[in-house]
Amino acid sequence: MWGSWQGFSQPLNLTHDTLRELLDGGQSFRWRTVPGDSCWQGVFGHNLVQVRLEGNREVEFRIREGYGSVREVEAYFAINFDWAACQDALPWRSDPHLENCMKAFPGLRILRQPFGETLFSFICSTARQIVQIKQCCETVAERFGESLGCGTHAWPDWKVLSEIPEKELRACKLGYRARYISETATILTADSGFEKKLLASPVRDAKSMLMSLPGVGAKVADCVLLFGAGKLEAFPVDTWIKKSISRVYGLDDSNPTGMARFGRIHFGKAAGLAQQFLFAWERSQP
DNA sequence: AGGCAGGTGGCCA
DNA sequence: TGGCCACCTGCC
Repeated sequence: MWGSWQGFSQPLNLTHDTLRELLDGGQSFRWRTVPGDSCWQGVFGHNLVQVRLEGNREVEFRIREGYGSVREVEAYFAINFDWAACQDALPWRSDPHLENCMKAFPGLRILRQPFGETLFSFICSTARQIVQIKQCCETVAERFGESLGCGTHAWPDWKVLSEIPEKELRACKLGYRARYISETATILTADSGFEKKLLASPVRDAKSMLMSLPGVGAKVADCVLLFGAGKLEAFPVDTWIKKSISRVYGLDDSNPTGMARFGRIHFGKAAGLAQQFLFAWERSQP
């Protein structure tokens, strides 16, 4: 049984394009459209949630009874954060391309996803496309995660994953990433304070902590910091951002480190939000 | 039918 | 540091 549809305590007004980009644009890999219902259904933590857009463009959600809470859903959508001020602080006044991107996806924000599953999904993301990343997240959850009803499953935590033979993970379409997942699971299960320590650390230190894990390089670390740890200054440089930055700002696309430095300086403390706008625009180009 | 994909780690100059 | 290549596997 589903709870009733409701709006957020701070209304979230988005276009269909922005909502799609928010839920299915590469921040999270666990949302899908529900065939007859014209809404999105997603899983995070032990929440099973549906989201839809009303005529006035206000986002509404409902929670599967027994599987989630309003508090967690609002935390996930980062409702209690001043996104308007954050957007306004970006250098769009002096950067016409950024301004275009922001106009194309008005209201786009950064989800605040649970740390563990964010790390997991971005370790799975290397050298793959979104469809495949979604598939392996789905498969691992189906096989090892708790059932939440409607055929959905929660992400199994690191402890559960640490006990699964690498071979079985490989069978979940993980490929060579299975070893990374296995080893990371062992490390994080042994170090129960990792997440707490990371959240309390400045970005630079938090990034080093992440990069000490197998399968986590600069790009994956930045994604985890941005989408799963609330560090908005993290600036992931992937192939899309490389394209964008080299074409628009004239930087050498063979130097991702330089691009990350540029991003941090040019876009400021919410560089990660700017990144998301550029990313969304770039991907929407034919 | 094969190359390639939202990278990383390891090795070499 | 900077450049190259193997690594799995499924999709276009």
